Amino acid sequence: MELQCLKRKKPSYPFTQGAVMGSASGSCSPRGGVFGLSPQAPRHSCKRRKDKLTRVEHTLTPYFDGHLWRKYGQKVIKDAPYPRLYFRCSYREDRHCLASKLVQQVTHDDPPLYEVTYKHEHTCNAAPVPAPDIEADALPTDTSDDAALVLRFGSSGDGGGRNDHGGAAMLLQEQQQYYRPVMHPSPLVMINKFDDSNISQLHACFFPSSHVVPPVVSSCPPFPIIESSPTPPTTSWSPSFPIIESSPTVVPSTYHEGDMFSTLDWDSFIYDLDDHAHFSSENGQFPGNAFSWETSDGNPLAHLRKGIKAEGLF
DNA sequence: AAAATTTGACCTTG
DNA sequence: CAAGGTCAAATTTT
Repeated sequence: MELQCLKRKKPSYPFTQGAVMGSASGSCSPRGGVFGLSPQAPRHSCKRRKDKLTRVEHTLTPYFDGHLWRKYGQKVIKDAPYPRLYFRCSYREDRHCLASKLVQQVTHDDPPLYEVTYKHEHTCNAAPVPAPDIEADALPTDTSDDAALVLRFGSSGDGGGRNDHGGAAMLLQEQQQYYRPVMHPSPLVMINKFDDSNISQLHACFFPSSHVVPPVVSSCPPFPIIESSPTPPTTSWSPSFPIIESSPTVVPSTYHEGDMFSTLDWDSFIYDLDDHAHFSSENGQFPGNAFSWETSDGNPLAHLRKGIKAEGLF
């Protein structure tokens, strides 16, 4: 941004709570759904109370706590290496919800640790969006220019069974704004297609493995969902990359902790992305023309062919 | 066009 | 007065 507001009206204080322009739609469900990647328990959770209405957590996933937030400010804090970000509930006006939170990065680890200070409980009755149990979701009915495909290799969350198509897009949105994914093999990948003029591109978001906490039980549709999707309308995105090989392996619809990888045979699941995917990564291109995923014990998970690089998003 | 974010100004607190 | 918190116009994104 080049131009700054040089002059502004003197606001009438005390503040009139709000006038934040445009709130989230009045729809009952939080739009899309913020990904709560591990809402069960923030890693390194360390709670302390400042007062009844405040609690502090330390987490790796400060933006995905199951609620929808609207950023309203950012401030450089004296002697702090990172700015403090101010958020309030997106339903502040709609539902007079006073919940707010402060997010401040506290370490520059990889991934970094954040301190999140919550103030007030949510009174918006917006159900917290469960963990990213975005199942493989090709959004076949999405007629917008954007479409997202989430390939869900593992499972996570509370098994709420949501199938919120907005969620995938939301995820990317959140991702783009907040995440600096590290390039670890991870059981979750999201491929998003968008139109950049006439050029279609695919973006993939790779989640730090540490962000994907093996869940309890979660349901997953058989993979690949692309194949089971009804014929997409021509106006929407159909995967432009053909599945040139796909294992007919029966994939269980329910995974249990500990077996979610071993039950899948991703080695035979190959996409041909040759002419369609342009990924970039701060780490550079993956060696060779293939990108494969492995579980921590070396078993193949997924195999994406041909010059795919992971999109680190920044 | 509408929604969301950015960012300096302005306010409160100590 | 300094530091932190919030506002809201401008800007960006969808």
